[in-house]
Amino acid sequence: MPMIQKAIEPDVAGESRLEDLVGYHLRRASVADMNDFVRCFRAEGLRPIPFSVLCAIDEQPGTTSAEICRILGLQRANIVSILAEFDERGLIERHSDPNDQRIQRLSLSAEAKSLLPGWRARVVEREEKLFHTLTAGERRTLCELLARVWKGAE
Amino acid sequence: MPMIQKAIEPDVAGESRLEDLVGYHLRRASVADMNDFVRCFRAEGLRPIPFSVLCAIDEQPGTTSAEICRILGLQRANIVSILAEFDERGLIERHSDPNDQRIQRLSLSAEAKSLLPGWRARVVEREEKLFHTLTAGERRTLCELLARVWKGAE
DNA sequence: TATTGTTATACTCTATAACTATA
DNA sequence: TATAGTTATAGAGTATAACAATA
Repeated sequence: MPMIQKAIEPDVAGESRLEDLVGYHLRRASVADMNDFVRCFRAEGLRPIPFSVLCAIDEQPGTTSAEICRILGLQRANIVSILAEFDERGLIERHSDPNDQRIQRLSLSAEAKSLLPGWRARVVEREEKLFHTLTAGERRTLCELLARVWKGAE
Repeated sequence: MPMIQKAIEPDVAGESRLEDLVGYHLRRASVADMNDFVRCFRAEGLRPIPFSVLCAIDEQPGTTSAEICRILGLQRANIVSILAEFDERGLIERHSDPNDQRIQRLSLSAEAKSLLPGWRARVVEREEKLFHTLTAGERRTLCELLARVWKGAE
């Protein structure tokens, strides 16, 4: 009985190429996205992480800094300067909570409320350009797979 | 003729949530992967980017620093300290090219050649754990979509 | 002129430890 | 004890500009 040999050996033991590692492609795609974001919002001085903080405050008005950190996966220490800058620029308001003197309730200022929808629309438009090699369905698939990755890693 | 109303309005104009942005999930997943890598290889002092440099040298023996930067999407300036550290640790060798005095041909040392397969296997094993919420097919799909994203963004 | 390797520099993101004030 | 906001600090990754040597 003759041995049947596989025509193609896609992954020899101990021979994984960089191209086969998910982490490699994650980094490349994430860097591409970050750079694109910065390029697009250079004039506004808006960066990816601060933008996500702004969105989180908008989506959870009256939330706290610690809660946003839990939602976005940031360290409490690292959101301080972001919020301080937004405060200086008049984009957020902080109100102390009468029932708990430790916390500050965060909300967008009127100016931020008027600016954010336009910024969001530009972010969506930007993503459509950056991900032009993917169909709308593939973009949703990508989102869903990525979400399962990081939510499963928490 | 009565108006037919949609039961669900998934994305009102100007109302994109953070959860719908690909970039957000890209960052979360990439950070999760990077942190996991660091945790896994803390003892070896091996970080994700240097690891990818090591792999690139292994996969393209005799290549140059500039060429690796083009392959991995790094700045020429940022690979200098990585190669210097590998040199100090005896993991790479640099040979000047007789035909072009500007360039250095890079290759792995014997020690690196003996260590790398084990490291690679652990990286693969690590990814299998990190991406346990994804089937093997979904992991391949993810890789393929991510590759199209960053290759289309260059 | 263009490329290689390099130095210098700066910025963003992330992580950890520790403090204070409140609960 | 535990939590919220904060300060200080460090490290990794990335980006830009410029230089000398070589092509």
